[in-house]
Amino acid sequence: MRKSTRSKLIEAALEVFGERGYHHATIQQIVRRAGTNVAAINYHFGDKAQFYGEVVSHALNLDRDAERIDLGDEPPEEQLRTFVFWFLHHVVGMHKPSSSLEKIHIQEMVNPSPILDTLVDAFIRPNHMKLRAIVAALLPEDATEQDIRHHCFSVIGQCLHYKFARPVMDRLYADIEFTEDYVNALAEHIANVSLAGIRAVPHQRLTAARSGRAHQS
Amino acid sequence: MRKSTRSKLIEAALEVFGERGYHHATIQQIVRRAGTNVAAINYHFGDKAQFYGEVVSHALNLDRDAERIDLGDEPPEEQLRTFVFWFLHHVVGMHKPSSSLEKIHIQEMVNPSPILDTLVDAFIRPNHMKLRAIVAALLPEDATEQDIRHHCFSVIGQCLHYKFARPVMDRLYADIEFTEDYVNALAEHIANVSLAGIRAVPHQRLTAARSGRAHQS
DNA sequence: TCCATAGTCAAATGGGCATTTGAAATAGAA
DNA sequence: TTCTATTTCAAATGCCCATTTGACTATGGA
Repeated sequence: MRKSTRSKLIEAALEVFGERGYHHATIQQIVRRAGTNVAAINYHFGDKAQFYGEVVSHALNLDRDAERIDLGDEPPEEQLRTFVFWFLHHVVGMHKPSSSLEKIHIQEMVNPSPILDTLVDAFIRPNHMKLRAIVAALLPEDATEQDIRHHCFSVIGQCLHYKFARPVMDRLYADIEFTEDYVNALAEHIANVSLAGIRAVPHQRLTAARSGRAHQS
Repeated sequence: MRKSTRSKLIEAALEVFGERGYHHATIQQIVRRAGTNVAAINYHFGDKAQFYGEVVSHALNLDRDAERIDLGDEPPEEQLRTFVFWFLHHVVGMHKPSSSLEKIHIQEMVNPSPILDTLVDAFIRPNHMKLRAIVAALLPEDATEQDIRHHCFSVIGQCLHYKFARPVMDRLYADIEFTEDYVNALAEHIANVSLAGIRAVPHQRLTAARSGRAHQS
């Protein structure tokens, strides 16, 4: 059976929304790529907003069926490395199919729509919790809630930077190329920094009597 | 003397462009805030794009006159802490006046316009080079160009994450509040992680015979 | 006072876009 | 085949916005 117009639209939209974000993606672009016309959106989905909702749901289902990270029963240190490799490749990597959701994720962070709630619940929070468990296992027993969060955010922040700051990086250094090998090296670096940061926590306790540093205004 | 229409427009635009970004800011919003009407943009600046250019130039000049980080002759470790405090406060902080440029900087990273070139040259690169010098001073003599860059990006990435990921963080943890004290604690954390990462470099040398980890597709 | 220039304004113009319409094509059941 | 419900389409509609227009006002020098 031929692909239904409906699913052709969803597939085309997944790409276009991923590339341009909800606001900058036009219905024209989507239907052109799907080989149909603008009225199809209204007929099948109502309006652009509902359409976007269905596209994201579809992407989430795709993702559910697709590969998940398997952290196995390695020691937590190795698990952290695995997680960073996995996440970084999804964020800056060149997987054609599986990265559409990741692209929409990025777009939503920058320019949130009501869909972000769904996305956090179905996609971001589960991954965050996985990372959280790893970090918690690496930190001392008495680490605070905040310590755990902050180390998680340090890991994710370092990874996402290579997505968000690309335009700036390209201007700062003309010679960066995100080959497979380079992304691997980046992941290695990020994992090393993160692990070093986590291991340093007990030591910071000893020197923690640091006097509060006022922001110099 | 009364403020000229021209400068009222620029000030209003600084805020609106900072809040909404170039594309989502409308001329209506700007002229309403400035207390004039749409034709003023054409009269004084030509069109929206040129107007935006002038607004950014103006912000850059403001910044040039304003406070600069003074890193003094502290040891590089302290300089890094100072830099992180300064940068993080500018990015997530609540300075009313000085953060407009920072906001535009963020907007441009996410949605680059031709102005980004100017912004990189006049604002981003100088700050990046300052950080780079600090990082280079902390790393071993024989650190590679890539090592230096990556550690810089780790620092900046961790800071910017608290800007970019705010919508997601608020959904993951309802109780985060970016008070002055909390931002200070964050800066402390980021500086600690970054320093630990940098100090770990010589040690990584010894264990560097790590077999390349293939990305599990 | 008169004139010229600079500056301001409300309203018109026009392009891009989402959405709607109503007619045409298609498919499925009788 | 014929009738009906579903799906597709080209064209129209209407909104939002940047940009332009042409008239009006203020200023400052003769």
